[in-house]
Amino acid sequence: MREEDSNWFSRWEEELPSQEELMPLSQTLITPDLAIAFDITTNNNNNIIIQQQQNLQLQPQQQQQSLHLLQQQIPTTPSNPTTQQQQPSSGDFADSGELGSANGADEPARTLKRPRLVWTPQLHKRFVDAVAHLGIKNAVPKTIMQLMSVDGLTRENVASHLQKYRLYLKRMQGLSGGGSGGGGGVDAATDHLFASSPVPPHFLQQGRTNSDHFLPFVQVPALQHHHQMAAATAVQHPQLQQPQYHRQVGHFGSPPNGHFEHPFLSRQPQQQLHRMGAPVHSPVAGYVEDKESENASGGRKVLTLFPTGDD
DNA sequence: GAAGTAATAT
DNA sequence: TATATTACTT
Repeated sequence: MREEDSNWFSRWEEELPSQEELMPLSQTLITPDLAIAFDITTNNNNNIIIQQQQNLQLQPQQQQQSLHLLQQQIPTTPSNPTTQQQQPSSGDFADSGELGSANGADEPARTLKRPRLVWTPQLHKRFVDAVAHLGIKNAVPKTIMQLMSVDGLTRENVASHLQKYRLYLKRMQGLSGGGSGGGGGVDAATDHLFASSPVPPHFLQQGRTNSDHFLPFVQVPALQHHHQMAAATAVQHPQLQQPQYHRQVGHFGSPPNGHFEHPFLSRQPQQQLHRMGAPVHSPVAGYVEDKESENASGGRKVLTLFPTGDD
């Protein structure tokens, strides 16, 4: 089966779009105004970098410690253990811009809650890629997170997603082996995301007791690009909702026959786990905090690490 | 402390 | 609903 795996791997990789084919979606999702308001910097490469004021100052050598930086995106507590509560401030959208800036209470950033992450198909694909590279055996939240190299992604994010993904795989296995009547049970609404990325064959092996063979995750073939994903944040205010913002995972829902392919898959550099190259743009992902306790109705923050822009 | 799982919360 | 968080176990 190793051959199959290998083939599978090389095949899907070939299908990945070239860098030129990737659309600069981020730029269409973040308006200049918003970018300014959030200190978001967008570069030519479709990367969105949130430059929050962090105490972590990037040092020249950071290029070699990206891995470390990734691990300590949320360093140890500041000197204000009591600042758990954010200052009510004006509660205006504008003051989101001063996240961690100005303000005597500076960066409660670490203690703040991150907006919930939206697992876009692209991001999920990256997740799957990472797991595929690591192999069942090594695919644990922490390593997956590192391999994904997504700015702002936390271990918890990955753990939560991984938990659900495993359940999904379990269901897939059950359905493929059992052969029980209805075969259409899998496409539950909750599986749409997972269905958007192919599941590596070896993920579904049932009797995988000792077959925890894993693909050498090191030599990620031709992937030598050097940008890392960055987190973009979108604050969804009841009134500021811009159409583009809140349709993250919105409508893949018109799949003609069930599955959709995304023309632009994230083909980021899976940098070697050993010493991730150092894409790290911002050690601390951008995330907006939620100052006004979210209204049950809508003021929700969403952290999207990947634009879906499927249209 | 990290990870896995289930349950629960938002 | 999707994701986060918590509690508990390993």
